[in-house]
Amino acid sequence: MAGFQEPPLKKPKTDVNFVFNSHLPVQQSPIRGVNGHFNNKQHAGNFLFPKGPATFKPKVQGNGANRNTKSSDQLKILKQRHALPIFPARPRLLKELKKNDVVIVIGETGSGKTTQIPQYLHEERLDRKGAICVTQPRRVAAITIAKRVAEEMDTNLGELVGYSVRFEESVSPSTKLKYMTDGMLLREAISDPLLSKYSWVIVDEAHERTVSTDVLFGIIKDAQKSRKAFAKYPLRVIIMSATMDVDHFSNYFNKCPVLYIEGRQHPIEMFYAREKQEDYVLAAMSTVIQIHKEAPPQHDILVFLTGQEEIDAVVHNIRLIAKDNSLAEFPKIRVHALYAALPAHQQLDVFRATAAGERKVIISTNIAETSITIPGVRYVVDSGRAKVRNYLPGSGFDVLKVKKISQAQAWQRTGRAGRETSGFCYRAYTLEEFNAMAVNPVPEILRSNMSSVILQLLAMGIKNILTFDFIDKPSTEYVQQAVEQLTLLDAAKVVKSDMLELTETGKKMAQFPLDPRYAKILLSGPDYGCTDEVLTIVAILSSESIYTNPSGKKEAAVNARRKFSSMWCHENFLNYRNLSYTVEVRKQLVQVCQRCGISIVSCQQNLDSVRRCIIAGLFTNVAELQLGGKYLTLDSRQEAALHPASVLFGGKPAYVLFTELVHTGKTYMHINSAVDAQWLFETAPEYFRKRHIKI
DNA sequence: GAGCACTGC
Repeated sequence: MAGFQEPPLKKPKTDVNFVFNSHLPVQQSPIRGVNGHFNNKQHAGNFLFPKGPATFKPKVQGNGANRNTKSSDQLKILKQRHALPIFPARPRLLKELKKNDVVIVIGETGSGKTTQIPQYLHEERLDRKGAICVTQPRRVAAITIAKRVAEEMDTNLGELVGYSVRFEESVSPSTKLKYMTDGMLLREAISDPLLSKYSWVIVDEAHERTVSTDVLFGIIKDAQKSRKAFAKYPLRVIIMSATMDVDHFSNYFNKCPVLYIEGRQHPIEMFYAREKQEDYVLAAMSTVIQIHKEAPPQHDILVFLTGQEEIDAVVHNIRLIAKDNSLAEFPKIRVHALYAALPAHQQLDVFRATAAGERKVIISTNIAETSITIPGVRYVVDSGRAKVRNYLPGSGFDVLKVKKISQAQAWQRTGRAGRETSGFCYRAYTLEEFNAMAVNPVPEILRSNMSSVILQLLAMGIKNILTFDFIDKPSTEYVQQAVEQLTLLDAAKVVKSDMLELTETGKKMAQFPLDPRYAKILLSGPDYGCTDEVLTIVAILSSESIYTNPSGKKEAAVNARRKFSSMWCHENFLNYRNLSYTVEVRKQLVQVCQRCGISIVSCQQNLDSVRRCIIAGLFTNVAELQLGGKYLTLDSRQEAALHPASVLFGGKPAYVLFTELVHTGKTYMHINSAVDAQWLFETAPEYFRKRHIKI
């Protein structure tokens, strides 16, 4: 089997091309953008090689908070900064950034664009009139990058460099570089649509196309225009992304320039299965064992699989295999499972350093792809079933399917080889399969319920949703459905053709970080005297599951939950992390209630009030029992069954309310409550008048 | 009698 030579001790030298306005064919194998589309177009471009780095010294240092103790560390950091692929491009980059209102920067993970560009802007004092905001799709990323940049600038976190994510903020009036989640910036835009605090907004990981980034694009364009119109200082914008088809982005931003930063610090050697694999789990396991037999100890292996159950099974099996005599001569194996639902202490286990003569094998969901980075991993095995993106620094891999190990010549090697390689990726599917994989997946915003987005846009003063400048326009049908829902909830009203306006209720609803239907439930709390109770319910509904489902203990968990007694909470399979998060959500909702003047009252165990209050937000989610014993939803008249996990399962209430429909084997109603027909009428008379419910 | 994972305010 090819390519199991020991990775080099020598640090790879980075080759850097900085290219202006050209599409660069960066690699010999097709490049796949994170969203799975190719960008291997060949264009003749202007290759602009920078003249040479090394002379630049930052004009502006940090506040020297730790100067006495850290000076040698600071030197080391400066060296590292200068070694980044982006560094030689600094002068040209700044020139273009000064010249253009919008610039797209394409760079691989590890190029340094996220940590360096904001610092370059600050060093040049281009943030004199307002702070630099850098958005990230994920909380952890915003926090960890801010910490790193604060360290590089030798300043305390929360001073010159800060971050802002939900429930956690570290900023001060002196903060100039602010890392935040894209959702957080959208929240800010409700009270300040011009984003007037900022002179620069940098949208990072734009290729991920989250709903928030897509909406931000439109907001940013609007803000740029308005700031021009009001003769305020301009808003400068940088869109940063991994390799992708940039034409769509560039066209959207008025044919703005595209800058490419090439050069990976840690090249990855790729292997593809030579033959199609029937059983990807088996293929992944056998690959692990094969690597294990050939790689030096302490070179750890990370395996991507799909789900918890599968992962637990593979962990179990590898532990069994590891005890086999035939492996006695090889390093000792330590196997870890890693997925989001795992208790925190078990997740932390993964970070324990590998001891001499030992090897760590981590079997993970794609959580290890973006949210958790494990040091020491030299080998990645990609089963092709988990959605894998940039795990090893500088790699650009994707969805795949792995290969049976037994044949030594079973791998096809692509990409750069040899000396510079700092990691290996084994893909359990063939190059042909890789090439055939989904191109251009549909952006999330085109698949989502639009009611939250529209409520937010209306709160920012955007009245015509149909003409809002989305980079990809959601279908008129989806927009209309959402508008209808907001109208039914009394959040918005049509003022004239296609023009909408928020009602007083809607203005309050927009303040809540919730689905509009849940916000409406809270607003109705005082009417039913049960704000206190619905706050708890809505907090739970809008958080991740507070339950745990350990494999092998399924039945015990189900039985424990059925008891529903005062003892129930104690050691009964509750997910501590999510439960704590839910408590935080509830606190935040209480604060928003107080700000909106919603009185927090309790109904003292009067559960009928609670159920009636829930109807106020979820009246479109009701199903009616039919003569044959099946349920039909009243909104879209589709057949739906009570989910077996529901406490109502087995019973036959005439009307049931649900939080969502889940289409699996059948259509199931999730999280139910029995409701009275009379209540439905009283709560939403216009809606139910048309629906002929029997009282 | 079920059954994917992850992310955000």
